[in-house]
Amino acid sequence: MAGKATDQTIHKAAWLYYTHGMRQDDVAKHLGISRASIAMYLRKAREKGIVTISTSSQLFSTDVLSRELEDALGLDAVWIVPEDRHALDPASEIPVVSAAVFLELVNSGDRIGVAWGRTIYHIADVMPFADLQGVSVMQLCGNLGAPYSYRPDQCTTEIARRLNAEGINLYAPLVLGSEELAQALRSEPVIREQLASISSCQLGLYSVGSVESDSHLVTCGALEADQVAALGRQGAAGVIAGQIIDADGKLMDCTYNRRLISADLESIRTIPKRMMVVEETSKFEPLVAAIKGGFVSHLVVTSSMAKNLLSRWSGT
Amino acid sequence: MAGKATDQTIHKAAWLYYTHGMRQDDVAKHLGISRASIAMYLRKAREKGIVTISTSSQLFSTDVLSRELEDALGLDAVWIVPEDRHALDPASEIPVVSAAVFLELVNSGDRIGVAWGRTIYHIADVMPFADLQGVSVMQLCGNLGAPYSYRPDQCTTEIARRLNAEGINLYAPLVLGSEELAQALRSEPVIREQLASISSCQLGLYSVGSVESDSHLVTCGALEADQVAALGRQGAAGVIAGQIIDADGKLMDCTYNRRLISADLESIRTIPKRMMVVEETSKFEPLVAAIKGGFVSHLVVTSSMAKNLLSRWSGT
DNA sequence: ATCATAAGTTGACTTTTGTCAGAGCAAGTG
DNA sequence: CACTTGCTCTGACAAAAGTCAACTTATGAT
Repeated sequence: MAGKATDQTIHKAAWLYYTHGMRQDDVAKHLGISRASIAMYLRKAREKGIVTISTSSQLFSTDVLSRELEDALGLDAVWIVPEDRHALDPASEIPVVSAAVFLELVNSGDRIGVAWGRTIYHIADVMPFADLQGVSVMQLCGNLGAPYSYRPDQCTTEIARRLNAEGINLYAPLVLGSEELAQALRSEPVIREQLASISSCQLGLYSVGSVESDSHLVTCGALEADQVAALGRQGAAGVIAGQIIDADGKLMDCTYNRRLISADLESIRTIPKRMMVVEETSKFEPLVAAIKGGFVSHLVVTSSMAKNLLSRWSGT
Repeated sequence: MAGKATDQTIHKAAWLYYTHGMRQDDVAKHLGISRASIAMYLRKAREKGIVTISTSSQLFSTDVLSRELEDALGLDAVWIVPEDRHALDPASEIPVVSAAVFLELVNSGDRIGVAWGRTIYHIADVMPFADLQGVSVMQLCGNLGAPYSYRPDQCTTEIARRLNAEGINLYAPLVLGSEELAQALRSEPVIREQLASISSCQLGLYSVGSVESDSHLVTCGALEADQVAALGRQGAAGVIAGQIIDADGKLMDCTYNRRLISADLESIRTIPKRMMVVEETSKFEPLVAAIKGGFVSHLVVTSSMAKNLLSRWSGT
């Protein structure tokens, strides 16, 4: 008997094994196939999100520090990844925690906005598989060919694939040659509608970029190093969904920002759950700007970053 | 080293094992305890809902029959438990499917109303453990000492325990001796507020009772067999949260109904997700009444019941 | 202080599960 | 039609997980 393993059979195997607690052996007998096949079916079931195994991310939010940060910065929830030597490498732990937190924040039927960057890509890479009903994942900003292949559309697509959700890509470049062209493209119905629908998202996921010469904007070719430096002197503090913000989290008034196709910052602020993830300690100032700008309601950071944030806020 | 196994440690073990995919052996080394303890921690983690393993209940809703029923009866979703001889015993399968479906319908932060009955108790009994944030489970109707110990408060409490949610019990009897007393008790602030808050539930879970001499109302002592028979002659068709409804799903105008402490039927109809579970084929007419009365948006039934429903609706 | 009790821990043992190479089958291709 | 390709199936073995009885450590009562 070597018929094609129908999806139905996989479902049934998963049901008997996980929900009824049967042994693989019994499941095999029940379905009349070999146990080895059952083991394979079960792996597929996990990969397809037919069964979901999720661990509560409470572990990272029970800290006193988390509560203090929430109170001090007025955030809805904070998860802190410890950096003591007994803990795992925070560089790999931050995306894993973020993915778990993200999954807990999603409800079926939600519309989710996802931005782009190395951090987001890392998260997508470790996102558990799930079978969410009626969820759509949309791109918050235009596309950009990136050297390390962290393309905005890839982030969206990969997360959508893992969640078994609909991936909605924004088929436009992030940066255009002139303000006029950007303006024209933004008013294209397809693009306009998509950008407009961002404000109806229930959840947003993004990191914040830094305004240094090693910024993604530079390595991806969106800006030259000297341009970034100049913007920095004018008060640029961070990057949200491709857009440059100042120390107060306001959109900078500069040519570059006007050449972009990306989610309106006001729309992003409208999203009820705005989840921000920061891996690098060097992104402290950009993060402060993002928080001041109201882009953060749920935050995942390292413990050292958390301490820095707290002292900044109690200092001011 | 035999210190108390802190919750923190269990969390950490679960995190390393389930989220990071470590072996029990490695987790044991990482935490400096024996593997046997890890195995025990993991079981506790599952029981406490720190890890949640859930199987998609799609298997039971992919049927053509499900779609047909949804369309014909105007329901949001239908799950059908098959009765062929290759399948498991539907008597034990219905509660298991219902529990899985229920868990999929709950979102964190929800308020849930739960009624009472053998079916609901069976569901509570096989409900998986989960760690839902900010969920409260409340009783839809007053209490009643039941012979098989399916007490309303037990249903609520058990489901709340499994979900790690807050259980809100209604500290009042279901049936009182006189209309006046019932009236008086209903206007007590504590009771009144609780009954009022039912309309703000996002999800309700209940079965429907039959109006036969073997009805729960009789076995629990709420009514005498001849009273039930009399009500039946007057057009009683079913029981929802202790209240007797007629064939159109309207509240019967009878003394018994006025002696009750239970959720207002109008409040129940307000709940967006009204999940109805029916085990016994004999409850066909009560179910029809409940559907006509608008008490059902999500339905779990056996395939034979589904077929009966469909032919009734296409016949009318 | 001492004992009893309950809960946590451990190593050894058993059962269950993951995996792999080889075989078999179906569908698509030149 | 023969051939390739890409699956799934199987049986056997290795690895991992579950279980249990005995032991250890806290806790609380006498």
